Amino acid sequence: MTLREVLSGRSTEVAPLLLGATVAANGVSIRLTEVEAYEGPDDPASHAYRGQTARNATMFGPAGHLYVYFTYGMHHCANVVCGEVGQATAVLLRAGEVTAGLEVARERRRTERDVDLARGPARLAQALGLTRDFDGTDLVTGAVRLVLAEPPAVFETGPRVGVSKAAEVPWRYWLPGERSVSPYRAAVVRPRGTARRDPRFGAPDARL
DNA sequence: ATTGAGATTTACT
DNA sequence: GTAAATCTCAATG
Repeated sequence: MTLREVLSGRSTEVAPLLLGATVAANGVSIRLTEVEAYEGPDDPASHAYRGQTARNATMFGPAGHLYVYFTYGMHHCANVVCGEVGQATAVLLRAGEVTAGLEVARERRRTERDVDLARGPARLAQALGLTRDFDGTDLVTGAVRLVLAEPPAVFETGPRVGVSKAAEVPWRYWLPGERSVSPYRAAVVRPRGTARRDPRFGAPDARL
């Protein structure tokens, strides 16, 4: 079974098969320990929920390509596109351990502990040197490669991280016992930092 | 260990 | 204007 055939399923089917697999780009290889499934227009937490835009166009394309998005004004995150054309189902690469190119990864990440090099989706993307320039990369022939491993004998699932919509579906998948698995964070109800506040008047945020 | 603010794009109301 | 598939740093328990 080829990589493309494996990836032609829905993200919820493909996600556990990516655990233990290796992504390689720009001189760094990472063994995946944690991923999340995002479905198409019916998944309210998916970028595809409100249809195709310039940003998420790759998600609507063929399986086996990389969808890289920019968010929070500073972070990149990477997904493996699955399913059929137009289905817009993809798997977010949440965390992993660096298995090659340790020196390069350390240079990009500037962190104390090696276990933090790719612990979290934006950290993983940074360790691999991924930006929007890599959006749409073919994972079979391109500058970013995906190599599958034996599917894990055991894995665990739970709610997706930072997602407030569809919080009941356990579409986060990880390898138990791996130190590189990112800590679970429930979605922030009211992100601060963008709300305009005047310190001269009363409590910072009365809506709590 | 946990909490909170800041960084500041993309997309929607 | 507000929220988001996030991370870092500083302050606090």
